[in-house]
Amino acid sequence: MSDKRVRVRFAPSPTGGLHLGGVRTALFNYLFAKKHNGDFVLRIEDTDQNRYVEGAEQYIIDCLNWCGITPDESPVTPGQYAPYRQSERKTLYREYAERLVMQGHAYYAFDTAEELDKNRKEIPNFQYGQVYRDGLRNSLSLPQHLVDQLLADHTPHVIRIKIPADQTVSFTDMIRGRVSFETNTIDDKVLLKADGMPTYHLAVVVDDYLMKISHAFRGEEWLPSAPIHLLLWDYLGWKADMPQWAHLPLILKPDGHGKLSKRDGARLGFPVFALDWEGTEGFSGMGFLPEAFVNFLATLGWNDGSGHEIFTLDELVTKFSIDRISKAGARFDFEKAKWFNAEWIKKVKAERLKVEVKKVLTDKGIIVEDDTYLLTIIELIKDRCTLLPDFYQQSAYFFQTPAGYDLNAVKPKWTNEKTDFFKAIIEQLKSTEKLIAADFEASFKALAEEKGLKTGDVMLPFRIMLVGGKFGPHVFDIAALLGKDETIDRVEKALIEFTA
RNA sequence: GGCCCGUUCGUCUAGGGGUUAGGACGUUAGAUUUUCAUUCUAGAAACAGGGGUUCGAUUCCCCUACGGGCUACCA
Repeated sequence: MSDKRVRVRFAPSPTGGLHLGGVRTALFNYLFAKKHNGDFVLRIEDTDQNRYVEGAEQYIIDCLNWCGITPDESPVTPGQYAPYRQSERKTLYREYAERLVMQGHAYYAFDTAEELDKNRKEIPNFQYGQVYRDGLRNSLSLPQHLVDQLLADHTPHVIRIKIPADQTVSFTDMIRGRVSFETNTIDDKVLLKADGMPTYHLAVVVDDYLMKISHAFRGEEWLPSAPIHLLLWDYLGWKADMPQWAHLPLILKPDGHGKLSKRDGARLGFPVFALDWEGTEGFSGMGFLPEAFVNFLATLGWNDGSGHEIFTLDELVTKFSIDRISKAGARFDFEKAKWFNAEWIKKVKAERLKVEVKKVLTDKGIIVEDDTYLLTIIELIKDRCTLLPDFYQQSAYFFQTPAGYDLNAVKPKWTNEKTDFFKAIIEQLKSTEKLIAADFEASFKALAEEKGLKTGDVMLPFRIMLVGGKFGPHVFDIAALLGKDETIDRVEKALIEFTA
């Protein structure tokens, strides 16, 4: 590793929602940059106008912000290497492509899409490369005057790289070690499209150079095109400045085979996007904490070797290291993702959860007026919540009387003695000034004994009176929080139902 | 088909020439909780196969198998 400043980029194309794999690539970029006091750049690779999706760029930025991995430089917060959208850099790529043509490393090609399709169909293993290029319509095969004429007539054309024969291109990947390719198996990829836009291959090299990128992280699907990029770095004369490459293992589908795709979420019933995207619920919408989401993503293909799995973003930054990234693809496991969220809900303070929980309750029509009351409730129930919406189910009864009662759990075993007991409880409560959990528990038990009832026989009914079902924290804590009047009220109401 | 990458419990992974192959999720059983969850304890569960190298290979090398990726004027 040289001593030049660490600069990394996350370079997504705005073609839709940002899925797990993309966010993880961004995260690893961020972690590496921050660990080495470097810069994290967001560059939008919108060179394909056909696939451009309105709003996708803003969505990507929102996702990164939600995750807490905000770029230092981006289209909306440009640094000195602006612009950060490749579409806005369009004019600059042509110059480099022409330069390659002049040097004999690239050439003009006039073949139409139809002609190429025909070849691909008729010739087995057809490649636009050294074997066939002489028989096709390009500046290598056509006489110079004809090429000049075609160019002068503005005949649609592309610029292709001229892959050399009989060479071995190899490099050292930070994750995979030495990787080699034979140039004879590589085809002459298009560098500049007929519309003047560069393809990924040209744009990524030019921009990484111009933006002084020192380390390039990208998914493993890019490995096969790495030799093209290596050749380009060389031909453009920038070899000494080439970033170090790191091809990240892919995130695979939880079932079956293949890499995780955007459609898998809908099919398998779990989110693949960080934030909601066009009606598809994301991790955020499903009730994940960004801390948990990021933590989970970090462990998909990386671990710190200690056996610990719960890390804050800052901890990830200090612990991150490329040599602990695994080579094999990681299957996405939604159960594990949920476990991370549950751990994070337990770990953070109630205060941290306040805004999110309030929103969950508000969405369900519960207006929270007293923040202190809410905080106490959150503290009391957070250990039993996995996703944010669980807070509704676990706390609704604190704000409204139970919508219904689990009558099956009480009615079959109901007796007149129990009715008497609860009537006595009401009276006892009425005569106390304030409901204190410990005091009330003691007197509740004493009264049960006095009436010849087993505490257990009245505890469950009491819980169901207050909560509606067999769940929730210590019942006397609930009563104390509800307060004397509300408790009395609920017991009275429930009694009617239980004895009906 | 061609090229490239990969392969330790169901899943994420640790380990690495001699280990009872460790942890986590999930799962099973039990304890605690007079509810549920949490928590705790215990259990089942893996080195793809074949050749080398070696005193010894899960670990190093080769082959095979399997998995994955790429093979567009998409990224």
